[in-house]
Amino acid sequence: MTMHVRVRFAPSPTGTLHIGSARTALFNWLYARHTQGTLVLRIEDTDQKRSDPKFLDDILESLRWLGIQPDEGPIHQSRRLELYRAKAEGLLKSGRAQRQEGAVVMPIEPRVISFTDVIHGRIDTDATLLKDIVLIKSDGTPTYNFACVVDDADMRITHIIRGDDHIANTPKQIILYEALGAAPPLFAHIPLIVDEARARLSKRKGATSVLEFRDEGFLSEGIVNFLTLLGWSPKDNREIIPVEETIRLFDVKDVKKTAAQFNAEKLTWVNAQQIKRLTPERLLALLLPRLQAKGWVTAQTNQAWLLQLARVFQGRLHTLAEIETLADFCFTDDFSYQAQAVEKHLRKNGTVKELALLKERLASAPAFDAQTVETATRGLVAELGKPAGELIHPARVAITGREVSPGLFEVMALLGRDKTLLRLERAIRSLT
RNA sequence: GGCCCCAUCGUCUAGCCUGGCCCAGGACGUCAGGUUCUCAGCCUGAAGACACCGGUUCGAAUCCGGUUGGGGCCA
Repeated sequence: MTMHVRVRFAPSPTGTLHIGSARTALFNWLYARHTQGTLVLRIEDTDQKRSDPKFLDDILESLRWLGIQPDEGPIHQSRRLELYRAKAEGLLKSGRAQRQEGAVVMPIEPRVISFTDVIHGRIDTDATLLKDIVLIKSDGTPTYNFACVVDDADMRITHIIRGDDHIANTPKQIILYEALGAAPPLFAHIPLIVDEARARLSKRKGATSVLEFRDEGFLSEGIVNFLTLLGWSPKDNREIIPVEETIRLFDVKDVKKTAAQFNAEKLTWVNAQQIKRLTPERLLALLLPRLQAKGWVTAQTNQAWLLQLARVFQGRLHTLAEIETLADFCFTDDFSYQAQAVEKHLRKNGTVKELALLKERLASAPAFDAQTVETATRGLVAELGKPAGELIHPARVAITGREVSPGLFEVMALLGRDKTLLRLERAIRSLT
């Protein structure tokens, strides 16, 4: 008979959900799922001045988007003030605590406080170095440490998985557990994520909040996979891991002790890998809001065609947002031609004539799938006796306006015969 | 400043507990080559680390001590 694991994630709604906090939430969730335990979401909003409902919304939405579903909660500390006062009152009555200038304070006896951290091992603290513990402030609100311990005891939390910036709080909290007559849970202090300068991850460089990453086109799978690899590893050199597999393998005790640096390039790579693993249907569903926002897609847009588009771009996207800059020519004829591309590939002797020949071939091609179009084009290339690129590159510029695009034949097939011929014609006319 | 935590390629990590299989493996990034119509992708290869000093041991990335460096909490 093993103990039923109960863990909690306890954010303060004083800011958006930070990527570092998201990782703490993720590790709690992974451990809960791994052990078939329970994840409690607790909102630490006793500081009414700094708490804001809009941040609570952000946190809830971030967790939902990441797929981190709490089993219980959210439970708001601000609605439990009576409980903290009652517990403090009890400590006052038993003589463990005393009133000082309106606050309730608990003195600390000189001794050594020890606990065994799941990740760090045994940590001893000389309690004479600690100051008396304030339980209830003079304004009647509980301190962080007191509310936290009262709740963790009340909610029967068995494992506290949190950032290792809380190590210093732990001895005080252990004293509080004892005073409250509760057994302390197990503590697992996970290292913080730091930024490129090895400092605490800050807002300065790029995105730090979960929803910002979402808006920049990262998949929740990408963020989760990347965060999973920060401080934990499956030990078999795998990098791209489905979350179900992580749940199967994850154990907090395997989390590394060292702070991990956030690395945007690796995140981008992981994200691209996750995009490649999406079904085209799912990729399209994720792309759709962006395409709609651009005004490129309406309810009338052909679904099969959109699916084809998703397939064409799937292997090239690092983020969903890239579709906005890569695919404009697929949705509108009103795209701009890159001057440099025109100069390099279209303004050459013979180009007009060759494009005209290509147009004829494509007009009479028996079908317009990528295969057929390629056969027709290469047939012409062979007759002209030139390197394939000398026809393909000008055609690409004529059709997409740019030097870089997905494979030309895929693009032609995607656009269809009419548009392809029209754009070739347009280029020919502008050159003569 | 006091106390605490940490220390493997530029970065994420495997190995460390249970010393020899490690002149240290993988991944991102970088560089070179290959593949394709461009780019991306994919494939191959290269450079690249056990912070330092001492101890224990036949033998240390692995154990112990110190130093240095980074981070955290409190002030």
